[in-house]
Amino acid sequence: MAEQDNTNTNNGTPERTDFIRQIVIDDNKTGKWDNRVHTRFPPEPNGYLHIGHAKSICLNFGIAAEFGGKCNLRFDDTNPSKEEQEYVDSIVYDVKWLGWDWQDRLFFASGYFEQMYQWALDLIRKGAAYVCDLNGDQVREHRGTLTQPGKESPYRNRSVQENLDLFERMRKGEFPDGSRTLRAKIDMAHPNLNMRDPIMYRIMHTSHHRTGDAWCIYPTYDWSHGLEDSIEGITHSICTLEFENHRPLYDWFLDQLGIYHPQQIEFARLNLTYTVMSKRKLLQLVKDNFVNGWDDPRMPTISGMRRRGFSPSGVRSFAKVIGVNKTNSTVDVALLEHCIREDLNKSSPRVMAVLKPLKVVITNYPDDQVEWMDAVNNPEDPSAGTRKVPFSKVLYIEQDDFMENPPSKFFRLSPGKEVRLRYAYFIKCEKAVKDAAGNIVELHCTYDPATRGGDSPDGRKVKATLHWVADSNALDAEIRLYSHLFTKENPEDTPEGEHFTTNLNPDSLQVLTGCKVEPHVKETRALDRWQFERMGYFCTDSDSRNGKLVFNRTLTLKDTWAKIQQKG
RNA sequence: UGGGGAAUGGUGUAAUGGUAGCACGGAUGGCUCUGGACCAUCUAGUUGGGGUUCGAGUCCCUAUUCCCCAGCCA
Repeated sequence: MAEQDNTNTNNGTPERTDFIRQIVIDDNKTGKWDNRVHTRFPPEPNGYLHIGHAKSICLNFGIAAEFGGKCNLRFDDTNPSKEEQEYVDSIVYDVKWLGWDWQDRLFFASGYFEQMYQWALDLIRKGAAYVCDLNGDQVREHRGTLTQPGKESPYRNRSVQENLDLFERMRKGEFPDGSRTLRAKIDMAHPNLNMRDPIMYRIMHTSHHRTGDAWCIYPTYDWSHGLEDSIEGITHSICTLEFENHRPLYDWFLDQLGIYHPQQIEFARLNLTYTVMSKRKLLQLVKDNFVNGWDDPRMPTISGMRRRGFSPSGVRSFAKVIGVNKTNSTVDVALLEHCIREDLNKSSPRVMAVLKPLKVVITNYPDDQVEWMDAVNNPEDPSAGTRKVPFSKVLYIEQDDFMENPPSKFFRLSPGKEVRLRYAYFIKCEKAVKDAAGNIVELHCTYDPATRGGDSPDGRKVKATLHWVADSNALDAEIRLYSHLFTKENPEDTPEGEHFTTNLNPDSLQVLTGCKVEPHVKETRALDRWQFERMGYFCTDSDSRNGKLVFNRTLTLKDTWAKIQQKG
């Protein structure tokens, strides 16, 4: 794996106990599972993983790690019409990137199709399942409503022999799609609609990304999921809240079969402010080109966060801090950003880059001289060492770091004022040079040679320290600035009849060109993470080429000055 | 109006009948060669109404609000 920081230290005892970990602790106390703890993460390969999946992944793999158990990666690939190998590959990559290891336990529901078929035969022989000739519309009509019981299918009481024969012929491919199903015989008047003779198999003459054309009947989620868990010896089958209504069915199938019976436990899925989380909506953002693919750095997908520059350990720390419960909630994206900043602050090498350059000429500095100044790579981590940064007569500072007529709280450069250039010299602004239109195009400054390295021997203080890049050896770069994809905390909050896409933030991507970066990053490769001092955390983009560097802004630093400005 | 769930500061989450705590956010101050980081202080909460108890966020009753379910999706 390319990531060096993807090992997690999530083993030993749990640091916090949510209600699920409490169940595991209690089970270990009573010996319910012979002190085994075995979970699984069971994605359907029909889309890319997102931050909500990361919560589930960290929960399942985290619990296994903390309790000395195991966690399987299992693809729930029971519907070939929606699933693709591309998604399988991306999911495998993403879970690994997050830092988790399933060892040799990579499984596919499709690997169990024959066993599931045999168990279906068992239920038919017991008189607990039957082949139904109703079509989709008819099944719906027979199901009844929330308040009214359903009607029994006219095919409900076929003989075992006839059912066996018909089911075998379903498998052989004698019937067209949708013409017949295998159904569990439970109770058409059950108050839980899931128990009204649910479908176990449907006919689909569709190639499967793993089993090809071996099957033309495919098991439904309700029928297959508990079987998959049972086969793998799962102890705690953790899923999201919407499956709570399905638990009676999960239990019913396993009880009817009399096989090993894991415990299903449901928790609330993650919602985040300023983004959407449903696979359907994310797919639409991609398909309708509102973003540039699944890994667009504005997407809440794991691949998007990776490209944006989020670290696996930062995402894991977020998963830990949000906790787990059964309450529907929406986490403030600021909490995610906090976790990422906290992690990046410790790990990111610092470097200087000027996003919006303003040319500065140091009038009293020798014309062709270049000095290499010592700079600290990471003040949070002495082992990161130091580097040399070139200083020359012509250099660049941030346009925002100069004001001709500054307000009192502006500490940076203005005419007649003195500031420090980080790791270099104190400079004083003598003159702002303007073009015909009155725009400031360059600054003439003088430096104090006695302040070399950044300190004044006479004890003179300066209010601000600016980052800068010398014209000599400077690298040109494109820098992409990102902000929230939506303008509203809740993108679903739309006027009557309008779509969530009307809340898309038109300024979520801003591309800057002609940015200047110090030569230290010349050899940078995609996914390298940096802190550009005073500007934020950045990540080298995969579009980056030698000679044409591209960086994504992961997050800004906390910006006190911006707050002061906002207050007016 | 059937069934299944859930309600603790602005947000997320603890407290397992015994001082309502932590984190984010916000505010204020300190420090600083990043207006970063760090440190300190402050801010603000048990959905409503009854009841049991020496004592209730927790137990009981009741009301209210929100979420999920009528795919041959998962």
